[in-house]
Amino acid sequence: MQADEVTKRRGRHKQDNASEARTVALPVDAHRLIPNYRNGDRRVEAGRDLFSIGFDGKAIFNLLDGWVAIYTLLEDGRRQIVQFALPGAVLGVRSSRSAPATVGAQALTDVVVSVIPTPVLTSHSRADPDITVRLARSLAHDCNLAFDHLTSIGRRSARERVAHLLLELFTRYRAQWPGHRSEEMVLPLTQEQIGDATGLTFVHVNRVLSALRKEGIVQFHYRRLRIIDPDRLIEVAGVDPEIAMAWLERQPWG
Amino acid sequence: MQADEVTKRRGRHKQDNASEARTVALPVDAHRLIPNYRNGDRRVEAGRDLFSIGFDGKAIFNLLDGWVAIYTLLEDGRRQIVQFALPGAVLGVRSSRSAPATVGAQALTDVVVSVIPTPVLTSHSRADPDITVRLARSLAHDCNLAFDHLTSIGRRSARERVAHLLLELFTRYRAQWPGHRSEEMVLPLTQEQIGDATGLTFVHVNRVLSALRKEGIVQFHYRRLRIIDPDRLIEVAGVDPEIAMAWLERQPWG
DNA sequence: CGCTGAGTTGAAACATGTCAACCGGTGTGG
DNA sequence: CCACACCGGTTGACATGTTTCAACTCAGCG
Repeated sequence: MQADEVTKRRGRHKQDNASEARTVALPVDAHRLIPNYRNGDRRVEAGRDLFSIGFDGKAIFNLLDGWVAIYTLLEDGRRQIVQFALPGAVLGVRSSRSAPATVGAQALTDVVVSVIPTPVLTSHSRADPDITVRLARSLAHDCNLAFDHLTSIGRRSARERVAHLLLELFTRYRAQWPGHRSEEMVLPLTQEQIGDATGLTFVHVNRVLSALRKEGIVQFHYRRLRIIDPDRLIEVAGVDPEIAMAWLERQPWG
Repeated sequence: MQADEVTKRRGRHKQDNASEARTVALPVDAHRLIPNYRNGDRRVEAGRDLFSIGFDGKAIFNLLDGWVAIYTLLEDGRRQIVQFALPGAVLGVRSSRSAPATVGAQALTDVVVSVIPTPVLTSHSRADPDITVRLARSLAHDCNLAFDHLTSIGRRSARERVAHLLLELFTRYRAQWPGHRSEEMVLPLTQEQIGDATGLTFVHVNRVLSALRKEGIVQFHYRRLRIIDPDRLIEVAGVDPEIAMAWLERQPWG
């Protein structure tokens, strides 16, 4: 099984750096919010935070390569992943200049990010108003994704939730790397992170995944996701097949 | 008590039109995204949709007065309220021009809304780039609210969830109508709608509310919410008291 | 005057969480 | 080079929170 190959090659329990994925990715520049601004480019290694809860620096983050999880924490340590960001996403936008971030952003793979100080953003948008429009579009997209997740967590069963999440991540991945037409991908998540995103415990996520595997719908082992039966996955996820198809067309915003 | 007056006057189980709230509201113009554009002003009566799922008209909606619920539906009728919008909110913004709305917007009270056709929006923003900035800010705010709800639904118990929702709505209400310094307000929701927002059944919402009432924390009866013990509510909601205070300072964005 | 919509309550069913033991692989320190 | 700890995953038995189903209240309305 290929999962084990990968595992052996680069260490099963170290964070993958997803260089494999990167080789087929669109060039980093394609995802820039501000076309020629490269001064803020920064590399963040897997597992580190791009920014943490409470961050109040005057900058936003434009993800150029890699996967990032946006999360919140409760005092007692409960954690919720509210969004998975892909290249092109704009992170750390706060609604008021002064308010500190209520979410953190953790790199799931090694990541390339453009850090854009607020003054740079405002000066560039004066010259190119399209920047703000793109920013708004990206925010609208994030909102819609968040609304999707809300319905999922609020109204779907555990089984539906994880099916829905896998389907979403798979289609977003495909939209990003259109070359990849196979039903297999590197999904740099642990079962615990899937639980944090779906509002479940990792134990229960495990049971659901085992069931889906036994039923021949999907396999997910050690960061490798394989869609065996896309139609049944769509059905279990409870998505209108037409909408599921539309997902494959979506703009690669975040 | 005013609730009963209102109740008697206009029928207890008919949708309130919240004219009472409106009398102390800031003038409608204060909430306009485009300062002097009044052509799109429209009135929508309680219970009707401003727009429904699948709406693909080329316009966005700027809520000027009243309460609106943004919701999604699953095929089998399960419903999730993903957001409550207050005056100032900008609704129906889609990330791609062509994509139909995946959410609907239902008026919870009689509502005044400015319908802004996309061409109007774009032409005005060319003249006044601030419009797009305000739009982006509003979207960022909606995102943050959605993230809050996500953590609530994903990681909190039923009790915490409804406490959190009541607290949120109360603080947002206060931010809107700063005159109202009492711990009482008209909250134009049924227990079923609270359930749809928190991912619970109305039966369970009822039990939770009864418990909170018996413990002398809040009362919620027939659209009148009364915070008896704010501190314990904050505690039950599991919000950092400092953050709860900060909420009272927040911009009145939606 | 019966109907409807919102709310209330109880008993039983069920989905998910909790706790605990265990596996296999990897990296680390002796 | 081995022993060990650690991390992610797997499984079972049991506990519990929430849902489901059902019956019943109350007020207003046609």
